[in-house]
Amino acid sequence: MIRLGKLTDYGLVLMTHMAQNHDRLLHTARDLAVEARLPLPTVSKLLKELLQGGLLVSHRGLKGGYSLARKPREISVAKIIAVFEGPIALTECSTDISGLCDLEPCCPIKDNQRIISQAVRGALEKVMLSDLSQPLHLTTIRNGRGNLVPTIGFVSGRMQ
Amino acid sequence: MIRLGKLTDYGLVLMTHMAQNHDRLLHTARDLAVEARLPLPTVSKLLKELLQGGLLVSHRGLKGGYSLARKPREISVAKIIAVFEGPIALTECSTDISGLCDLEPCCPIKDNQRIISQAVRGALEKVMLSDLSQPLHLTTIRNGRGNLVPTIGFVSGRMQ
DNA sequence: TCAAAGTGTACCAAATTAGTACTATTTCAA
DNA sequence: TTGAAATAGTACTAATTTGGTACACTTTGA
Repeated sequence: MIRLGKLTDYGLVLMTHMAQNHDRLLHTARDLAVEARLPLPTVSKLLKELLQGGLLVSHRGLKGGYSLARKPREISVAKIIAVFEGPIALTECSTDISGLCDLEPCCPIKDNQRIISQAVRGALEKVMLSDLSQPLHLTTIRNGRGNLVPTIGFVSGRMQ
Repeated sequence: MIRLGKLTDYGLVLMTHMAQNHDRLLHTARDLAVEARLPLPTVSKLLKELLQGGLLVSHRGLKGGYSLARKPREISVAKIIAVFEGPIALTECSTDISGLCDLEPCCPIKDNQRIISQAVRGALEKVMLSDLSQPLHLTTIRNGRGNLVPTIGFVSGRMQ
């Protein structure tokens, strides 16, 4: 399994929840913790990171809380994941930071690792928060206009 | 960073190396260790797993060794990764094994997690070992016929 | 029959991650 | 003006996962 941290998953849950209830102006950490059935300290920590990542805006003090910085359809899953996991790449080789891999000077597949990572990144940048917030019980693919369309059965390997 | 284990990365290196030299009939663990600059016990372990995954065939005894079970263009990166990481999914929720997540009974985004994982899986199934074995120094995208074509500059988010 | 190769199991150490506790700061409203 | 409710920041601990190694066994060809 390509690993996504538990916390990242929780983050997606929180963001989805806020997108589903974005009529509510502010969400407190306490409310979100209850609604998402997660421990408050954890939720608090997650919201903080999402704030620092620019995906949320906060209002401090009494009657404070968090809200989405942009519309759900303008926030990609890739962005949310990047907040918790850093730039999307499958190995250190594929980031722009060098010197992390012993094999680097003569690594035979460095350039190709970038291609792989780019493929994954591209896929995740196409799925928006708005796609997650309206539960789809059918498999979906994205059509030529960039919209998700429900599909019966199994989605093919090729996304277009 | 979406995490791919070091061992998986090494596995990709080994497979790539074998693809690049598939004129040689057999590769011993010892030779591969030297050529890939990795410790022998590790290489041994990796080859064993690739064998069990059906990606290699082995010949035991003196003059033994490993070779690719199929042609490089018939082995996807997704398959190689799956050997080491299990079925490609970003969270446990997106696999077919249930009961792994506390939120499961009422998880608000379970179905959508599957969509995300499917997008990633689709992207990785499109990159074949043969694409990795011929070093490409330009960014590439896959064209309508399913071949990788070199591209100057940055590949767009959309792969087709 | 011996040496060189793969096969299988088990284990340890290191790194990462998840989770919690505690304190400081901000803001509204009584 | 003061207290309560909320966010913001830091630091620590425990648990899990991962990487790596060791060792005994099996197979096979010269």
